[in-house]
Amino acid sequence: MPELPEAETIVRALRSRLPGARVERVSVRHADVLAPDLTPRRLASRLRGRRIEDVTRRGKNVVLVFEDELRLVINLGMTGRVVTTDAPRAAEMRHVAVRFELDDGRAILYDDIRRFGCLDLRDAEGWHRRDAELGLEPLSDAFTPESLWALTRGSTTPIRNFLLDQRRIAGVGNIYANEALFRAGIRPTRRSHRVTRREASALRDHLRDVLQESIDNRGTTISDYRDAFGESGGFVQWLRVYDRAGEPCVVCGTPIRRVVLTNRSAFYCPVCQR
DNA sequence: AACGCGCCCTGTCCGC
DNA sequence: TGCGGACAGGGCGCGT
Repeated sequence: MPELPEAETIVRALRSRLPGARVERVSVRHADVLAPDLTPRRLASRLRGRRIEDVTRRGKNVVLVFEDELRLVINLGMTGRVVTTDAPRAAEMRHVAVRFELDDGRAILYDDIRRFGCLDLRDAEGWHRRDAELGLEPLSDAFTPESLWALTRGSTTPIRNFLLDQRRIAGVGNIYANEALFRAGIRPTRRSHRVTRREASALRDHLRDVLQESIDNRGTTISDYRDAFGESGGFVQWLRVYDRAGEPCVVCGTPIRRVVLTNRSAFYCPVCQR
């Protein structure tokens, strides 16, 4: 569920409220959200007494940076939420998997209805390895028209699938992949290496635009996404194709189509996207 | 070895 | 009203 804009919205709120606080106690209610080699006991013992220094994002991951370069890396999966208990909406979290009690009386809740999310603990070296597995940050200077063109040329998979691969570009999920392809006039089923240089350049620009616009609207809530205050995002009203099968294209009026690519829906206008 | 598929899990919605 | 099936912002491990 949460893609880059949703993770970024959460990170911005946490960054202004968490640094300086210390973890006093960790309680794990659903151990299946922990990384395979991470036990509840080890998570608790390594975080107990540690101070939060910063909160950052990499791709769709929310990263709590502790003293001594220790990082709690949170992948939200489809329904993961990170909410602090001082938010009025915190009481609505009914699927809390992990609770981090802080020394200031607050707690951080990791809530996850479907429990597809994953919490991992990484030291400096372990984080370096994880970071290297992830692709370009689409909002960074390194994500240039040339860099996207170079990547698309080397792949035969449909461009929608290409955009979802976190090893190439980190942070794009199904909503923003479909929205950016609509804006760029490229059909989701097009093989990546058939995307022209000019189209790759437009796709790069539109991807950055749609991600930034969504961040400005605090992300997209279809049903489950909530920010760090437990509030919904406001970008859903600006979606042009995602989840709009049968509705008229905002440009030409043709009904939007839905197709399934590797078990996931893709949405497009058959006239505007070639 | 890049790519597609099935699966993890809970909740909601739709047709019968 | 109940029941079964399809579907949902993701990602891993497996086969080919």
